Amino acid sequence: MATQTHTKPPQAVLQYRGKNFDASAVETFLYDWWDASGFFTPGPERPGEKPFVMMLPLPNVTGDLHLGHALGFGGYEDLMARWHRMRGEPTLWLPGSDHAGIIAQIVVEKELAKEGAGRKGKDSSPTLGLSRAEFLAEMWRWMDHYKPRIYKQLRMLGCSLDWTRVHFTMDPDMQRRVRIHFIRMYRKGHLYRADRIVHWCLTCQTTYSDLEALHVVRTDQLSYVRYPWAQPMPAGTPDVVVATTRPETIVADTAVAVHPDDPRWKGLIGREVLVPVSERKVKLIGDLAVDREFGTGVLKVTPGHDATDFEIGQRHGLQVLSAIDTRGFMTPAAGPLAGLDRDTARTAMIERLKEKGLLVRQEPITHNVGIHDRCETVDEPLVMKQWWMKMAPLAKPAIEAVRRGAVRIVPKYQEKIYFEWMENIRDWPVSRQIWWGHSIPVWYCTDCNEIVVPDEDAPDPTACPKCRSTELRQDPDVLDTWFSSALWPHSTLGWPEQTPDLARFYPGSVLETGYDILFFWVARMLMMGIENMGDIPFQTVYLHGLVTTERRKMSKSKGNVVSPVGMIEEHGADALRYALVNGIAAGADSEFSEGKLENGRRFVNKLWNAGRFGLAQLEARPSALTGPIDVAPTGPDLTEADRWILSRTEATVEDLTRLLEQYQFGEYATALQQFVWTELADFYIELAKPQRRPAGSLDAAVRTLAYVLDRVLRLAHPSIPFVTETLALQLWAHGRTSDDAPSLVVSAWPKPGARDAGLEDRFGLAIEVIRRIRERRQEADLDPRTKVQVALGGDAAPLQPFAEIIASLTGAEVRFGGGEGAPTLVRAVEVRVDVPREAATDRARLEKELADALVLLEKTRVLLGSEFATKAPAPVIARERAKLAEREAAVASLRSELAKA
RNA sequence: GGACCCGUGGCUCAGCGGUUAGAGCACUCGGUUCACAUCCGAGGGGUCGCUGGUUCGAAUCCAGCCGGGUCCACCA
Repeated sequence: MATQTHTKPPQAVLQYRGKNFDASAVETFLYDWWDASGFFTPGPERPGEKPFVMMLPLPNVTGDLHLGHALGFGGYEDLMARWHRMRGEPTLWLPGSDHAGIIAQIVVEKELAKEGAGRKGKDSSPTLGLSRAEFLAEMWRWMDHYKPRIYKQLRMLGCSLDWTRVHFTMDPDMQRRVRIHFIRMYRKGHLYRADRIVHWCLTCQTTYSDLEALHVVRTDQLSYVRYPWAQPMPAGTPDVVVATTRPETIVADTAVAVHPDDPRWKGLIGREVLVPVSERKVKLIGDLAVDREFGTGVLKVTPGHDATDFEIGQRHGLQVLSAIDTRGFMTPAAGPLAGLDRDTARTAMIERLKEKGLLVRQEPITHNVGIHDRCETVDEPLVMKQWWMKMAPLAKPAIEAVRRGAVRIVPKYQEKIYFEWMENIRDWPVSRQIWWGHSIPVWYCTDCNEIVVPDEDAPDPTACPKCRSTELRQDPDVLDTWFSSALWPHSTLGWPEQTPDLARFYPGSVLETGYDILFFWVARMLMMGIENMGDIPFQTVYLHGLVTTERRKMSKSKGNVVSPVGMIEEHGADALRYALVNGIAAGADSEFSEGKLENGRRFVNKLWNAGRFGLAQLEARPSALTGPIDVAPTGPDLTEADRWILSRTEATVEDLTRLLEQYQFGEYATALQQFVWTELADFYIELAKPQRRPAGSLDAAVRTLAYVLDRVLRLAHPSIPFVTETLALQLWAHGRTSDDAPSLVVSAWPKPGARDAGLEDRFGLAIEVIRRIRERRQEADLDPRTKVQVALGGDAAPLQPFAEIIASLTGAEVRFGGGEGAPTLVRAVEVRVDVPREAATDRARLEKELADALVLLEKTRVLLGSEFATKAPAPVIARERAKLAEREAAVASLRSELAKA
């Protein structure tokens, strides 16, 4: 990357030699160096380039990272960003944080309470004393404290974010963009102001949207209350009895409703009853929303305090009475209950009903109750004037974009959930009655009630354009925090100006986040991106699963949130990042466990030590390196083992590249570990040790090690950047690479080189033979230092070149052909391990092997004798036939041995 | 109430139509401390939730049921 001004790598990293990898010794040095060197900033635009662009799912500014963030940011997103960057794509991963509206306000209010201040004029405030302007000044003061804090945590995770482009949703320029967006949406008629029933939080003193309402199961008293007929009725007319959990709202009833087809009530619809206590006459109406099965089949209709009832009320033109105010106290409209809080009012109402003989009975009921997701206060539905966004027209093209494949959701089944929600989308209440947030660019004229919305980039209005009055009052509300984050993919790049960044980086490539904010954020970004840009904001949505504890989603309210910060400090970011991703399928939830973290730590350490071994060999023979490290070594001095690990390395390059292309990050991590630990460390490094090398091949081992390490470090870097970079810098100090990369961050992702599939297969057979010999030794309970004779017979010719390797790894003397003792079979190879065994035991083992072999042979025979032989695909049949031959040979061999025994 | 996901060895998870179903942890046994206060080697352990169906062939596809989870929803 041409223009980057990288400095020399930190000495502390170059010199770090710990026997066990101590991440804390290198992490901060490396991150600061990467950042300062500009590695995370895309270089200048090149013609024909295909940039990789991702937006960080902006964390709440006052929040702490939790494991879900560690999984998303560190596990998947940084992995993708680093991988694409290494593939040569100019990569922009844009960081930022969300002002988090009500959450941040609550956090800071608590801080201020400690200092003895708070919001003025709100009774719910911890303390009094601050004007709105003073309070906002305090908010900004606290932002200076929280912003570096959350950004520091992102850096700890190793996220390769472009900090030169960091944004905060409340930055002045972002406020301007939000204001322009609001004005445009208003002029287009997408935003409107209306009296509707909304969720109201008595604690937070604000409205909130359906998405922010949670439901919990609770047991309450269900009271059956009789509403006397308002006029004399014929004998035998049933009593009107409603069942309610909220008797205090009876005073705001403006109808009672039954199902229009309910035979019990059919003829009575239109008659009137008396609302208990308030003695008001209301009609019995018929509405389809009524459930005939529930209670008595009669519903009390309270449009002012229940969402269903509000809708019924609208259909029937019912009056809306508000009996509860925004602080939860009964209003004058509540008559005798006026002034009581809602809980006291409930008890009082029950007492009055009892006195009047209208309380029929009470019984416990278990039902769902809505609560505010931020504070868990029980929802108080109220009718209020709010700003709403009309969603259906915006949803349409966003649905279409996914349907026609312009936007792809991974895993695919999440698309169904997306469609389901988008097709039934409801209007979005966007105003909030708090102070911290984007203000609404709307003024109301005190004199003529005109609504004044200024032009884009116009100053705040000072006079009413209609009546010239200067008595203008700005809407005191602020916008839902998701209103600004919905614009994130284009607002951060400069919209509405046609900036170079916007032209170059919009639309983005991938949006990675947890599936739990699909609606909150992803869907809204799609809608606003299409609306404002005329184009989708990203091509792929990758949704990861939840990190659970005891099978449950982590959430603050459950108190089961685990912090990754301590884990990073203790085990290193690499270990954590790797542990979270390893072995987890796309989109699957995963239970966090210490065991995973431990495995991650050990894997990182394993790689570190494999690297240390390689470096030590290189230091011992510095002249061995003749060309660039990353050019595959050749030459007659390469051993079979060298050529094998080289071929396996290329195979691993192929596999891992494919897995990443398919978003199979869990499999990528597992395959990486398999290769590094088993093939590289347990087999190759053992064979690369000088004491095991044939004379004259020591340099070849060094060259091979250096090359394989270089490949592996590149392959592993996207997931475990710190340990790989530490090793790469030290490795590259010994010689150059063909890409001359100053850092793995900006090095080239390997392209697979030539493989020798035949060699891989033959070496694989040798490994199987080695394992069988070890097994026989173990069975025989031999002292490990004892040399044994091993004779390889049958079809052992392919193993000739590996005789030394087999001998070296099993402590055996290997001969071909002949040999004493009964064989054990590995594919078509007869392995005779000459161990002192009694004939009887030996015979028993042969008999068991034969029995097993016969079972397998029979299985294959039956299969090939069935319809399989005519209906299965040819290659599958061919494989089975080959197996048949192998198994027949095995049986024959065992039989002849048994005859001799 | 609806939708979706999951149910595979003691634990955490892969595999999602074709060899004797894999990995890590845990467990048993045997070594080692010469890259790895560790590591190496070997082993035991699974009727792939249940019941049907489709198929030459099902852990894998379909249906129903049971259990767990998540989301959506106006049952008072």
